[in-house]
Amino acid sequence: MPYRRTEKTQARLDSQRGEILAAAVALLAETGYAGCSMAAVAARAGVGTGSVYRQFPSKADLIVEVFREVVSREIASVEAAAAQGDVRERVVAVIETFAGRALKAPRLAYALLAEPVDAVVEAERLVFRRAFREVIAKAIADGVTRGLLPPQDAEATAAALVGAGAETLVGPLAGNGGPDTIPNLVTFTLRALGSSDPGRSS
Amino acid sequence: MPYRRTEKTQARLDSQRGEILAAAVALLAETGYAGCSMAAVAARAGVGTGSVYRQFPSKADLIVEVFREVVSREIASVEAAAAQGDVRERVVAVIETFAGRALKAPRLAYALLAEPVDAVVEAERLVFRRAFREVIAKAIADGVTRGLLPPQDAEATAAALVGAGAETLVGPLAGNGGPDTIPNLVTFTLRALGSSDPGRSS
DNA sequence: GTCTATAGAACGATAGAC
DNA sequence: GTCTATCGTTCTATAGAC
Repeated sequence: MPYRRTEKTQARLDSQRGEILAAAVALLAETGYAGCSMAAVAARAGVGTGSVYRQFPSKADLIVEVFREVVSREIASVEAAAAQGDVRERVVAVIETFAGRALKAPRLAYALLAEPVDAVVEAERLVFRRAFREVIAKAIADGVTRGLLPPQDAEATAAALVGAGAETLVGPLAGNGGPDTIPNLVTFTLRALGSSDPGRSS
Repeated sequence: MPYRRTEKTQARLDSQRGEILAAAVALLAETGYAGCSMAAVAARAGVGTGSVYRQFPSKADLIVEVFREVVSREIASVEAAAAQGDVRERVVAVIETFAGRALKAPRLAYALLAEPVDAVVEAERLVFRRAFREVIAKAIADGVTRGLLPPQDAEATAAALVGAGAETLVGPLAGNGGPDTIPNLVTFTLRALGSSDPGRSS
């Protein structure tokens, strides 16, 4: 009788895959890509390196999946933040969520935004930024339609805001994130949108 | 009598170094890092690969020097653009110069801003962006002092503007740089500065 | 009994220390 | 320039599912 993978076995494999991913995510958040050696991931997940390779054909595949996993969390947070309120509130919520999370988990944010990675992961980075851009562009387009913002190319403004956020945060992530980092970014954003009242952080 | 490098020999070596650098710069502008193999650079410069290695200990050293060479040109252009006029004019000139040059030499701009490179060159990229930031921050600080701009952290705003510019341009560099790319960016910038009149591109 | 999944050693490449 | 440590990856022996 030929061997047939049973449902139970399949479930165990699936859960093992999840554990490996979780271990890799944790390592990424703690030590960046440097700490994500296959051996370290395997050890953290409590499996052998061979088992990691059963689930992921190569390290690049594993890392790309880890990246997607973490990014989808970030996108989800930001989308939730953008769900309600007027244009200003939505955009401010997006910025504060994005930046707040980054400053709370600087090592992870650095890995997502700026740490040198190979070209495959770099491509995922573009997807990441594009997703953020879309969330912001939607809010802006909405604001323009309702006459709350001056006419503008929503995609272009959104792209610029994503770049501004990333650039602003990379410095602080390396060390000193002054307490004004986020308020500064929010003020900048509101002005850039052409929102009539830039608002104050106090 | 020991061998002594004559002045003439030294001069020839220096000029050869310049030719190799020029060849590498040209290749970088045409084909990015991919085209910058040591062999291709040597061929373009009309020397043997051995001569390239005589001048540069490793490919990384060569590339870093090429990067610095190109970047210093960009910085110089931008500094020249920022030399005169009021705050608005200066900042607009910086953005238009930066973006205009990028759109005219997209392959090179992509290599400078976004193409995946190894960590050593990535470090140079930070230097590059920091230099841009300083030029802009100076103009902003000046504007704030003169009361032409609302109070703000000039460094933070400048960082955000550099990020906005880079992000805005990376998309177009990959393909379609619409004719509105630069005006959009200028409008965005002026609004973000809090300049009372955002200005129009028409 | 047959075949699979697993752990971990072994291998070649490469980067960093000295 | 040499050497060592470490990395990603492959291989193999074993335990266990079928």
